[in-house]
Amino acid sequence: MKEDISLSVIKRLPRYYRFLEMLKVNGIARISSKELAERMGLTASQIRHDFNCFGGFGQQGYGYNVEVLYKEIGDILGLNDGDTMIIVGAGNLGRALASHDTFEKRGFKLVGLFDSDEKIIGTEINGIKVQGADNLEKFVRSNRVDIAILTVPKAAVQPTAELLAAAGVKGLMNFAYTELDLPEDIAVSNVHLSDPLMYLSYRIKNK
Amino acid sequence: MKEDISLSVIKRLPRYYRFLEMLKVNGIARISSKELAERMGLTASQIRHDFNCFGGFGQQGYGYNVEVLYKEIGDILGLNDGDTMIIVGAGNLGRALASHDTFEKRGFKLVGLFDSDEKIIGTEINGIKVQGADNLEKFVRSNRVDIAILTVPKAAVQPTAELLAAAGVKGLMNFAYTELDLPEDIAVSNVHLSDPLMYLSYRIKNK
DNA sequence: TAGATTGTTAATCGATTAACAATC
DNA sequence: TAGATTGTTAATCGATTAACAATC
Repeated sequence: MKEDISLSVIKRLPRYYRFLEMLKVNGIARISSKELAERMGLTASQIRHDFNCFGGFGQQGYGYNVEVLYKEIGDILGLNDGDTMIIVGAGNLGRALASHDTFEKRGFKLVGLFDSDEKIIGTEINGIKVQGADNLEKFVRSNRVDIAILTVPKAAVQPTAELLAAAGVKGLMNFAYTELDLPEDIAVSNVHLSDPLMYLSYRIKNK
Repeated sequence: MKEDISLSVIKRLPRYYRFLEMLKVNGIARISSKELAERMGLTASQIRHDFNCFGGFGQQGYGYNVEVLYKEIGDILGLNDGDTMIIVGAGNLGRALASHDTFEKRGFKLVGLFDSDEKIIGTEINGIKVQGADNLEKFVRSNRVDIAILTVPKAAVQPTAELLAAAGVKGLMNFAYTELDLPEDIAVSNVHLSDPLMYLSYRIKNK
């Protein structure tokens, strides 16, 4: 595998993965870069270029085997590593995400739910009991949690993130409208749900 | 305003907007491109370049007035147009989004909630009653709904989107793992919640 | 073998950065 | 006026696309 895969390529991988899954479900065994390009609205050239960042998965004159390619991209993304995940903040959004079954389908295993509200602690969502925030650090350490989804109030985000980072979490998915300041070996994805809405607003105004 | 603002520039606008809001809240009245760049992790050059796509909001020797710039970017994004919004699909995620108060803060007014489940219809979330899916088309037409958030099951997405488009909705925020095929004057934002998780997984694997 | 389609290099295009004159 | 910082053009960098030889 080449060093220094560009961010643009990496960001396209999940979308490739979804399309290949769809093809697989529809029983399509092989596909050429040309046809995949048409379906995805990309160029065949870009697709071949992208895949070749990770090595040649295709075969001249034939195209790509859907099953193989799907598996390969999953491996590249690390979806077969059995990453464990917790959700910190069991409010409306946290609870909705806990019931979101796509995460598990993609190989992320939800192992814990945390909140600091006494009324929520002890309730069960999707078979998992909500624990108090005071258990958080110990739980993360002893269970070697890989990823934490942060759905806590804005003010709690930075301290919670620091605690999680110190306890050994490797990646954070942050839903609050703050950008985190953390050691750079912690991977962070900020999900700002208003952003796509603002983008729509712009498009509506300027069409 | 220039024609053809590039997508890269537009996609940065919501983030500028959030940072300016933060500065405003913190009582900062003016800022130079240099300082904003440091805070945001961009280059000063890019910031000035971006803002100048829409006209000069700054003043030589002084910088940018935070309040003015904030207002301007809000206007560019169309956040002051009073866009109305409905949520179609009042499951876990739909209900969580209905209670998400940032949307309203950004100028999006939630006016309706819809579902097809008899058990959910009639319940109230955030002061809004869930209506049956059979009211959807009529409601959209008579209330001139601008934006619809789609949190319906995968199989229902495409037909629902078509119905909404025909009824005059201008923008769709789609949370299902399908990409929509619609007339191109309808703006669409696909929100794939697993994508940031897959990205984290990649980063964790390849750090 | 002939046809198809990849892998890969080179050409193009667009986005970011640097530089500096304009000007507050 | 002097200093600071924008607005804007030109230079650079990176990403996408085109082209074609390699090969299944």
